[in-house]
Amino acid sequence: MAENRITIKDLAKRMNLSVSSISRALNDHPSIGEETKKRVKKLAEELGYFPNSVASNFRQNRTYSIGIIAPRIDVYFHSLVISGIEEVMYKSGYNVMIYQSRDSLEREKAITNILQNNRVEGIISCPSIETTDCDHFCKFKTMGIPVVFYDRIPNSNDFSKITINDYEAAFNATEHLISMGCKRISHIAGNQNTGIFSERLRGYKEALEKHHLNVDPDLIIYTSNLSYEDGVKSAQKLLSLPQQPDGIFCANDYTAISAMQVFLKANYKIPQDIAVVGFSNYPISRIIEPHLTTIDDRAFEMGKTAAKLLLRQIEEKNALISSETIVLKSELIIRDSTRKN
Amino acid sequence: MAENRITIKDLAKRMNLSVSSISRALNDHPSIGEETKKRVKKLAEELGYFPNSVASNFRQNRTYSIGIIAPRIDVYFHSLVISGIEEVMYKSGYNVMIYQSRDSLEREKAITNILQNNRVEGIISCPSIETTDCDHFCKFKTMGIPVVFYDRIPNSNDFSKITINDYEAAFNATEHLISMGCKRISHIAGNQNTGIFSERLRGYKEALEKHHLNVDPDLIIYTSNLSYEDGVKSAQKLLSLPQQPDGIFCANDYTAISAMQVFLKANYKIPQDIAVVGFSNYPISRIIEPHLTTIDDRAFEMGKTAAKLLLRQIEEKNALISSETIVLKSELIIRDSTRKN
DNA sequence: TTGTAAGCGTTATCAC
DNA sequence: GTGATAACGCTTACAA
Repeated sequence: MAENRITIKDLAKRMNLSVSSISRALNDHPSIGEETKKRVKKLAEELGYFPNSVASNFRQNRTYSIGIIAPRIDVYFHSLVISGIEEVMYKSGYNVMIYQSRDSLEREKAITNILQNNRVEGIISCPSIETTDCDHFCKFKTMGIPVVFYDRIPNSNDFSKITINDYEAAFNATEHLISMGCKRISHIAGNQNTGIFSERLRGYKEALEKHHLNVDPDLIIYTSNLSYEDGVKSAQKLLSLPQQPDGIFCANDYTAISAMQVFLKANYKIPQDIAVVGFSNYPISRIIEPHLTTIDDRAFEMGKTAAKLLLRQIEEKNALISSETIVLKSELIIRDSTRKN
Repeated sequence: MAENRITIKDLAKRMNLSVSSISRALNDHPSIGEETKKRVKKLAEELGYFPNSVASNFRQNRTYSIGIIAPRIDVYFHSLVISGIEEVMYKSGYNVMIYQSRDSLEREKAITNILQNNRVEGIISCPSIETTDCDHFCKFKTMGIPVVFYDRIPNSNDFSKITINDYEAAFNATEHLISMGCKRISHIAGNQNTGIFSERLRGYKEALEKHHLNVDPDLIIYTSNLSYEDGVKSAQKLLSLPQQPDGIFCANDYTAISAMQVFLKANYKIPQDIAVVGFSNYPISRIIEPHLTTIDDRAFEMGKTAAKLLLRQIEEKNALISSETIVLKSELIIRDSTRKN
């Protein structure tokens, strides 16, 4: 165990300088002569000195660390958001500590305590499905530690939030189906306790209303997870109706794809007999046949935006942290699953 | 800014006790009376005290943090590995700091320095595509900081590694195609500078040899990325051969899927005319039609195993760190793309 | 331009 | 059982 723990003290002794001079030399403090700086750095190099960020940060009462709490890392959407966060934080010299709540409120609470004890300077989180109030995040607010929520954002106005224009996206997607000639449009909906999914339902409904189309409750299928299997079941329900829809707007891509497959197997033509729109623009949507029309949810951008907002709030710490909401504009990506020409 | 920075000093003053007693009480040190402990904890609670892990860790010369360096987070395989690592580390009370090399050697080197300065206690990494030697990881070895590599593992014997049995998996996959009656089997290969991909090619070749089938260089298509587009191009090349293959073993799922689509469009029947095997068991493989036979690469397990190995090495720090290689057994998952009955 | 010394919050050592 | 004190490695007034 070649313990290689050279400290500035060691450098100081070797050079007959004080530790403060060494510290200043290494940090390019203006009051140190160029000559001395060079010599100090050279010796540091030779002895294999490397700074102890932990000690330095501790002294300065900083950590240059932020925490992410996501339900899971291995969901493509979250992995993209995290990637965006890492990208921005890396360039700004911050460390990113990562935690999965696995959709457990209890675990989420425990993680907030860990982050508090570890003195992270900010937090980016998509709350767990079980999270109804954000009391366990309030401590950060009162300590001046900024928190930014994304995706599943709480109702509270106390925190900053990044989201996309779910309502508008759903509205546009539904209008797109209408413009393709669809008259009986179904919606496969997500958990209505989650804001983004109720917004998508609302957008769907209001687009129908705007175009004087009947909002038929039989055509709205509620699912809990929006899993692939949920999509299969939903499509089967639609197939068993006395009159089938001629268009489906799905709250995510997985259900859209499984619905497409169910209808294809039942010898429906897509998009001629039934047009399908998904949500998220997962990679699979441009691989599956027919290619799926969907909405790009700007996940990577969301991560970058969240990170930049958080950094700004960390830097402005002396000012009172004001909560801010940023809405990213999603994009309808039209592909063969709705292209009727 | 309601600064809520209660320290054990504050508790000590309030209770007319020494800081050491407070520290001991909070840490359930045996030499403190139950009564005192209770009173200290109660006051701590009341004043909203929470421990400063940074200070505590600093004092103890520990960080309870490990670093991950992955090429990217938003590749499903890596996100699964990271998820597995987080799962194990969380349960063991370690923080996970995450970094993306984005396949840049320069960035990877910079990250190793950051991790060194931040005194992580261990590192798990999948080296960048540009990484040919691991010199920049040697400093950890000499400092007694364990490093575990996964997926793209270096040749060096100085580090611990987790991998799957790529050779065997490829061998079995190819034999599976042979057992289904395939005689002209193609391989869509990955970058041969990467060990896992050259192993997959080797497994393919040796399976053919074992069964006295000709290894036809025309049937081996080398790609750089194994991207979806690479798969399309590779399949087109195969289509243009005077004699087409009747089976393809692909080094990943994306190329397998695009190859399937190319052959389907050319009116080949899968698996009757041509059987296809992928590699990785990405979720899309059981969604795409026909469902893709593939090899599960145990990504989540790989993360958990890497984390457990790392923890063991951290805990054993006083002993000399011995490098260890763990090979996980992959699993051939047979689906309709090869099921000829 | 350089040095002295205090201190960040905690724990470990020794003493009582 | 409890207390005093030093120390972890570094930064930063303040002094010189």
